[in-house]
Formats: sequence, C-alpha cells, structure tokens
Amino acid sequence: MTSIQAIRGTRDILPSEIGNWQMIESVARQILGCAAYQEIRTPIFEQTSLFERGIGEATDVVGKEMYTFNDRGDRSLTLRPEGTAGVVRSYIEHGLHAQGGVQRLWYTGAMFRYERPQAGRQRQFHQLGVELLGSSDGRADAEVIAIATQILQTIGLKDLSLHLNSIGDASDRQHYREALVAYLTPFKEQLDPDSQTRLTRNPLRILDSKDANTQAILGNAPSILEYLSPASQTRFDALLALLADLGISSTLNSRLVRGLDYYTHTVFEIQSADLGAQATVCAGGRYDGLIPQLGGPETPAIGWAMGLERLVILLQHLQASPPSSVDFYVVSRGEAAEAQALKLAQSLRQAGFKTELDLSRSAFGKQFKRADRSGATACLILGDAEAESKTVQLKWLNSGEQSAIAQADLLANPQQLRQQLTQRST
RNA sequence: GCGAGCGUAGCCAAGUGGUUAAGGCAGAGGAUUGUGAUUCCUCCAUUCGUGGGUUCGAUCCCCAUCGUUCGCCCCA
Repeated sequence: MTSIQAIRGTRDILPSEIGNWQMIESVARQILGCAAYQEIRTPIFEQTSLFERGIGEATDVVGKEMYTFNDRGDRSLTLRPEGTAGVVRSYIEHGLHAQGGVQRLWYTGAMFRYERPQAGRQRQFHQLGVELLGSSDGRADAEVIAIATQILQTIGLKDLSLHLNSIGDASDRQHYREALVAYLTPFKEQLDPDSQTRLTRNPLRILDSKDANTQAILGNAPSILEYLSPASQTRFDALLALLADLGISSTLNSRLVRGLDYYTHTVFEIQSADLGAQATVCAGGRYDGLIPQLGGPETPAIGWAMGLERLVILLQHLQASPPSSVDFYVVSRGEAAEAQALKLAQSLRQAGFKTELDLSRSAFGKQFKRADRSGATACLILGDAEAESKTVQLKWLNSGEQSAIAQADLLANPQQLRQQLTQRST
C-alpha cells in the first residue's frame, strides 16, 4: 500500500466496535461517581523529567519505551506512558493536598509506549485508572480494589483472578533484595541470560521470570513476606481480612512485583486466563513515596489502572458489540415529499426518536430494502400523494402493517409513539 | 531491541513459474418507474503490501522494505 495508513501500534476504533468502549466508560463513570471519585484530565505530554523521576530511571518504561522529543523551544517532552505521574504532578501543582482530607480521582485516556505491538499491546493504548491520595489506611487499599472488582464484574467479565502481594516499605525491600541476591548468586550461571543481568540491576524482577529453570531455582528462594517489618506485616494482614470480609477472593502471590519503582506495600494484579501473554487487565498498588519524590508533601496514596483494549478483547470473546438500530427510517420520493420528509425527520429527532433519512432518491423498492437492513422498527413513507395531502404512511417493519396519518398528528402524543415503538421492536 | 509465521477486492477467501487471477459476503444497477422475502440477470482486482533481483515469462522463486500476527523482553 502506498496510501497513508495508521501508525504502527495504533488502531482505529470503528463504529462497529465502539459499543463496548462506551459501555465500559459509562459503567466506570457510574460506579466511580457512586464512590465519590472525581474525574481529572491531565495533558497527554509532560516534561520528560516527570516520568524519569516518578517512574524510575532504571525501569524499561523510562529506559526504552518512552516517546520523547524536543519541542521548538528545545524542551524535552514525553508522551505519557502511564497516568499516575501526571495526576500526581497536577495534585502537587494545584495544591489539592491543601484541600484537606483525601482526594479520590479517576482518569481515562490514551497512553504511549514504544514497544513491539503484540496481542493486547499497542503503542497507543487506553487506560482507565483511579488514585486515592492522602490515606495510608488499609481500608483505602480495600476500597480501591473493591471498586476495580466491581467495575470488571459489572461490565460482564468473569474468570478473573486477583493476585495480591506486599512488597513492604523501602527498608523491608532493601533487606529482602540483599537476601535474594545472596541466595541467587551461587546459581548465577544457571539463570536465564535476562535474569543474570537483572541480578545486579533489578533483582526483584527475577521473581516473575518466565524461564522454567529460573523458576525452579526460585523454588527455595526467600519470600518477601518473610522480610516484612512487624508494622508492614500487620498492615498486610489487615488488608487481607478486609478483603475477605468484602467477599473478594484473592490469591497471595509472593512473586508478584511491579515494574515501576514507586510501589510500596500493597501491589496487585487482576488477570484473565483468556488473553495470551498479556494476561493482566488491571494492576496497581500503593505508592507512599512518590509524592514527596516529586516535590510534594509526604502523602500516602494508592491507585490502579486498567488496560481498556484488553477489556474490549475479553468482551469480544463474550459477544459482539451490540448493533445500534434506529426507530424510524424515512423514505421519500418527489421534490415536495423529500422536503417534507426532512422536516418530519428533524422534528422526530428533536422529540428524541432515533431517525434516519434516506438520501438516495432511488426507487422506493431500494429505499425499503435499506430500511429493512437498517434494523429500523418503523418506516415512514412520503410520496407525491402524501405530500399533497400532508400525510405520511407509517409502516411497522416486522408486521408489515401500514396506515396513513396526518403529518401534524405523528408527534401529537410522543409517549404513546414511544410505547408503540417499544412494543413493535423485537 | 530479539525470534517465528503471514500479507490476493470493503470483508472472508481459492489459486498456479506461462497470462482472461476461482468462489462467497457486502455494494451498485436492472427484472419490479409507490413497498422490504426469495429468485434471476449485469457490474464490482489490467492485478496479488511496496521496491528490486532471477527468468523468455512471476501473484507464485530470491533479497530488501513496510505492515500484521504470535512469542521473548517489558507491561495495562
């Protein structure tokens, strides 16, 4: 193809598949509204240093996946690879912490990572996420997880599993890191090549290596849970009890570590077995250290993000996006009738009826065929005779019944018309 | 960034080193100049992602490139 096509790793969401997207957004909006979360919209690009400092210079996301460029003023900018950093920047910049108490925020939008496209992974993708800032209470962790679960359930997904872990505070993690390195170093030569380099750069990441041999070696490795301080341990136990009390089942996974540097204590993922290699549909955790690190006041916080493309893929496995059908399909023929048809269609729309006007000027037979295919409940017919008498033929498409009615009377009783439509549509 | 598979119309597809590139769906027109089923007829790829090479000749073989799919890395 020499014609212009969408950039690699980007996708058009076409009208035929938009239904699931809109459904997810409206479900999330409704649930988050009920939980008193407020939407926040932050810019799609930010100073590069925000992500370098927030996400961590050593992470792959920052190291090799960012869309970074210099603008005409020679500032280094980056298309956001995730949502939390921007929200936190905004929180600090506008002093939202000074408004007292906790802030419950949510966002949705496009994110960008320069990666090789694959099932459930694109370069431009969409996330929906929440951030609960200003509380270190275990109930905050439980609330946020419960909301994620509720959203996923309400949009109709099943067979999801919640994986949960605590990675403690910075000092817990430091002690554990040393213990893990001490355990793995004797096996260094037997580890897969990636894990060998991670041994010095980011040893915790070895835990979720997919290499079978590495996993076998990890069988006897120390667990992070043994290195939690008493306070961290108490905190985690409390969260487990709260979740159990909410009826949310979870799997404890001491190998679960997250890719971004800012996480502390609670980390979790919600996975589907139905997505191939990209199984995680929602992931998040607590990030008590991030806000001070970005220049804000000491503020504990927790959040998560869902990958919307992945949700849509799962929904498509369940059922096709529901087709939209119209109430009235208006066919007309002849100059006067066409003009009246346009007016009639417009008044139906103003009254809230979904109305499609045939613009083809082709034979009535063709227009009826299109009416049929549009899935319309009823067809309105205007020809020379109707134009003359200011009437319209109203035809119910699934029964074929047809009757004439004065144009002026069609909307005389909109409630009744709506009722008829509901009855006659199958 | 690495590895493997694939690229024929809007969609799904068959196909072969030789020349008019099956079929189906969708679409357009007509049989039916005011009534949607069905049926029937006609039309809808000078071209097989793109560029180059081998060849008397390439959609088919080779190379490159782009895209895509799956996996690795990593992540939502």
